[in-house]
Amino acid sequence: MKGTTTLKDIAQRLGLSIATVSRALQDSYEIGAATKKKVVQLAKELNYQPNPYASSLRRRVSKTIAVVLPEVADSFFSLAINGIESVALEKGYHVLIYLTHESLVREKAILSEFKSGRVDGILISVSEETANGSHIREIIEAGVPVVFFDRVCDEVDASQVVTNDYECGRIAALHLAQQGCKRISYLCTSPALHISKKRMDGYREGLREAGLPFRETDIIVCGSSLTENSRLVEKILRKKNRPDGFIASVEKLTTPVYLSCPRLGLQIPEDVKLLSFTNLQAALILSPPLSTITQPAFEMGATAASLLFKSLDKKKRHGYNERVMINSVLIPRGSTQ
Amino acid sequence: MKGTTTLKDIAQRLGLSIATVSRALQDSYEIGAATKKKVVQLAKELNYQPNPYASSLRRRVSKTIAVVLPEVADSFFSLAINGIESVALEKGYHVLIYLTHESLVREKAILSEFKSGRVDGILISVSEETANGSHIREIIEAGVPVVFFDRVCDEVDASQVVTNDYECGRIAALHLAQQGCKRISYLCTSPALHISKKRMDGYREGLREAGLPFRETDIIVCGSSLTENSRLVEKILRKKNRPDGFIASVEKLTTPVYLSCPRLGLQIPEDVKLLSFTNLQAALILSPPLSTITQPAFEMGATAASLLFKSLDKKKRHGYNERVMINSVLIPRGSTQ
DNA sequence: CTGAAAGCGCTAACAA
DNA sequence: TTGTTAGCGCTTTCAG
Repeated sequence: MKGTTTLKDIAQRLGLSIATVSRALQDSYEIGAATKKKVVQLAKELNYQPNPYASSLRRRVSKTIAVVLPEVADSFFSLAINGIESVALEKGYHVLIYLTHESLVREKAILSEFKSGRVDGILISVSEETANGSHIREIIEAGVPVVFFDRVCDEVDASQVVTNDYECGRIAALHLAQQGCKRISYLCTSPALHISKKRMDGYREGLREAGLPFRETDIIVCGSSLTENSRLVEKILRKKNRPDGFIASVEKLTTPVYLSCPRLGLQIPEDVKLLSFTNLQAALILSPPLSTITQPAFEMGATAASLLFKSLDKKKRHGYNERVMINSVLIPRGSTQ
Repeated sequence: MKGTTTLKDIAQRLGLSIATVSRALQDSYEIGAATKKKVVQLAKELNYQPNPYASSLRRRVSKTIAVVLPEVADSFFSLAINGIESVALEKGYHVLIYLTHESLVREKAILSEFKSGRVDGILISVSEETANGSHIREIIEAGVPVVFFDRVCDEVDASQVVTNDYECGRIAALHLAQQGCKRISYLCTSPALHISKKRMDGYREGLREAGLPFRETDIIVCGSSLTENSRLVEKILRKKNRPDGFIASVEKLTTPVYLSCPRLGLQIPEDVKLLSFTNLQAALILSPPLSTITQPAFEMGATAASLLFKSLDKKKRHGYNERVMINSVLIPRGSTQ
């Protein structure tokens, strides 16, 4: 942004007005073919790049979207980013990325900035602390379309892309029951989270259908550190009425189970079975290979972005929105026999 | 960006000039405490958010940086993004993310856009196709500071943050040799890549020090699909002079080895040892647990960002740059006995 | 087909 | 301490 060439430079060099140059570069129909060619050529020669901020200011659009995520910790969000980026690129949009680190305060701070017109739309997966969506509604009311993906805020009227969390919770429980589990424990990090609740509800329903009792104490709320979580899992496995099956509702809760079992002389899947929500390729090479519920992470990201662009195109903003569900799949492997 | 309040609105409501309001909000020393208070309060009330693009246009800075990555595929880049974001946030900068998908054409297209002033600085990890850095040099000459991280382009004079790839390649070979390997194969995806070459050079040196011969045929260039790579590894393991040790210079090349060995009745680490460059937590729970060379991904991202902000602060742009190396660590586990 | 002119919202000289 | 004015680079009426 130093010796940058501007429209003015081109205009002067060619003895044209700035307006003409601008129009020529936009391939406006009302410009002579001859001048158009001249302009385009000189622009290329001088390596002209329009100043995006001047243009945004004038046009009142930024050609930029924001992606607001809790973290880029697990494989789900990594893949989702790829999906989002691929469609943004295609549409000629730029992608700003923000991490909330699961903090509502941060999420609010980030979103409040968007009333300024920095972005034309927002993709968000809410933090675990986000219970009410007033800060999100505010943004929508300010005219910036929002699309939720994965972690939604149901009370807010906006487009969303989710996966069948309830159904997967149910399937998970049923699958384990079918494999002979009598006591299935559910590992999660933040039970308040919408998707976590869905999965848990599904899990309860699955237990019911399988004729197994639900016990409050089988819901294990884990923390963030690996050692902490391992200790927790070991404690449970030492009980006399220990579970014989685990559902890890979050990728990172897989590790503590694989770590704890051998320490206590327990075998997977003979003594303890495990089924995890994860997209890790490494599931294949764990031993035994990990049974997973794999989310369509890339597709969810891409679909969310498409939905956002749809509402940007149509300027339908207020009112029109879509709710899409893309199914996850259960892939049974050795960890559930 | 509809009913957005502007400086003008505040000025009118308060009977002040726009300039005064602007200065008051910037806490300028030349504004009376009384008016300052009035202005700030009304701004808060009206939920005023300055238009960033107007401000960028005028000030000629965007408070935005670009992060250009090959992909968000492996754990390294995920962690690096977290590192970058954390320091950008602290400095009040916004982060645009771009993926090259290992394509030089894309990388060029992305970078050429940055001559327009969209970003104040760039963090980049180059694509595997990037051999010469002319497109990057162009950007730097246009006055936009660039910091390389991990995958650098040595011929370009810019700040960079790398890890000790050469040394790690060497250590890797020595470690395997020490554990008894006689024939160590090196798995990589793109041998042209700078860091890949460094690691490979280190590997050769390691072999030499260990008194093992280097064989061109022990360098295995893999592709991107898992099945393809597994077939490749199996083919090698079927040879009569098969390797008894592998170095996976890329995270995703771990899987084919873990997959192929049991298929051929080979045991890790008894028959085949494996050491991988990876940051995956799952290394802990593979069986046997995977020996790794773990890169300081978060720190590298954070350091690169710090370096960038340093050159932004000091406007030292041209000329002043720093080269930082942060060491990776070898963590021996079961896969190398 | 082309040009003149206004203005997007903000900042920063220069006045007062 | 505050206001006036010019202008960042671009788009877009409105004239010609």
